[in-house]
Amino acid sequence: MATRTRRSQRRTEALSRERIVEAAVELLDAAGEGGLTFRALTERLATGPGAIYWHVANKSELLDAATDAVVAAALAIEPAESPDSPRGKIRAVALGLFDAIDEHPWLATQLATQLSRSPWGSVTPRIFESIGRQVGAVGVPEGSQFTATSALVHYILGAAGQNAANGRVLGPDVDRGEFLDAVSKAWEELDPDDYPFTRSVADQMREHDDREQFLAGIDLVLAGITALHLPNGQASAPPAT
Amino acid sequence: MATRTRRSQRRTEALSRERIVEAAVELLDAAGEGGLTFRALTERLATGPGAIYWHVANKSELLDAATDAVVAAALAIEPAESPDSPRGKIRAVALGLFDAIDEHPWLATQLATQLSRSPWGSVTPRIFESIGRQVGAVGVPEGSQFTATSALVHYILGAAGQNAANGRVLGPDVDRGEFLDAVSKAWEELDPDDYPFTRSVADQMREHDDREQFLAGIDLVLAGITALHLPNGQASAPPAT
DNA sequence: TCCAATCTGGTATGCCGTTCCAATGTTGGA
DNA sequence: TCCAACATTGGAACGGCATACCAGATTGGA
Repeated sequence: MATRTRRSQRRTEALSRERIVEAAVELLDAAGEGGLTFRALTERLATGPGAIYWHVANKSELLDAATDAVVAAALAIEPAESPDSPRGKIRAVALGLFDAIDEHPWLATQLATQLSRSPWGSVTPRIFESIGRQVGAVGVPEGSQFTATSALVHYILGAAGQNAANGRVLGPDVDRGEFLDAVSKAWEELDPDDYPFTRSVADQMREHDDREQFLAGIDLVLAGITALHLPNGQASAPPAT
Repeated sequence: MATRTRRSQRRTEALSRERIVEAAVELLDAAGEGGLTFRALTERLATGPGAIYWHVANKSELLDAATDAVVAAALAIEPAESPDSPRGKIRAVALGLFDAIDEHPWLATQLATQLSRSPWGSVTPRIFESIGRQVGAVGVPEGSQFTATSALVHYILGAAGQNAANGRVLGPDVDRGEFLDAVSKAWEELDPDDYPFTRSVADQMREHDDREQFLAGIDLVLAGITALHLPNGQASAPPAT
């Protein structure tokens, strides 16, 4: 091993910020938020902490970079059947983020804290821009665009955040059906006096589909925007799921 | 000191789960998420870690308990001018949560993680129930109640989560005006080619009011529910902010 | 009065992020 | 070709954290 060569080639491969972020994402995906430690990182990269700290200021910056990388990748994906209506594009962007959070559950918490900690960071504008452009294209007047876009972004992050971990945090081997069943049962056993509503929708919770539900929420917000911020209901009708 | 007495009176006051949770909330409020350590807790309660661990299984459970306590208190508050319309009540519940998160910024992250970690915990049903009841009262048919309520709850948590920390995480002494100004300026300096929309709403971001904006989003979702899930637009007209 | 159950708080352990630094590899000028 | 500056590495060490352990204090019941 260590066939040291003369040119710019290193023993394994040059350590770089990129490679570190990549490894960080893998660790986060594999073991959740708690899985990213400098110890694990040094082991996986076969190096020491000092080398990592040379490329990255601290753990917080590393998390930000990992978040940024994943979000950028998610927003860059072009949907297979690219929709031409602005509403369709909004749904596509939202679904992209939804899927990204579903694939990287740690994103949910990370986005929530990062959005509030530094709205000037690169993540917020990226998401905001993607949604906002289409909001403008729908025909929302300028004065309402900030409100409408904010509402959409907040809904997306709130919904995706909750749905994300549902399946994963319990362990990747838990059956989704069983999980929903358990929650539904728990809801049905609540005190009928204190929780009449929650009990009554327990079966709807059991049978709901996350993505479908998520899109239904998007359509709800879009319908609200149409109703409140467009002169009439002229925009393209909300597409059927 | 330590005038040890014979009866059931202790030196300071009996240690109890309640007192521990109370102290935890105070520490969280004072110093944020990082402020809650068992060290600080033992110091404030003038005891040792063992005593605390007798009443509380681990830090995670303590955080859950603190979250639960604050949310329960927030939902229990009756608004001064109790609204009689279901929409008004939804707005009141939402504002209650918004204010609670504003007062206890750590709630944002905590709610996000807790909601996804254990939807059967006591927090989710509590919030869900409060909103859901009013959704039913608005006239949403049963089959759509789960969807409508989910959308509202997701929006509330997403929005409150972001707005919450805006003012606090930067330090309690940062002026809100300056903060928004800084963000707005940062947005205005983005690349015009990549971020036309974000640049165009930079001034709206500068002048927006968090609460007002939050309520506008609620109205948006409510309008969407009215449009999509009520036979006609019969429900009480959305209140003017 | 005694005992078992309950409760307390000090001490000890192992992992964490982070710092420090001696040792390496790399590069450009003489 | 050599060497001095520089960039990069990774090992050892530090303080702080959540948590486990346990010896002793306190208590209510027989």
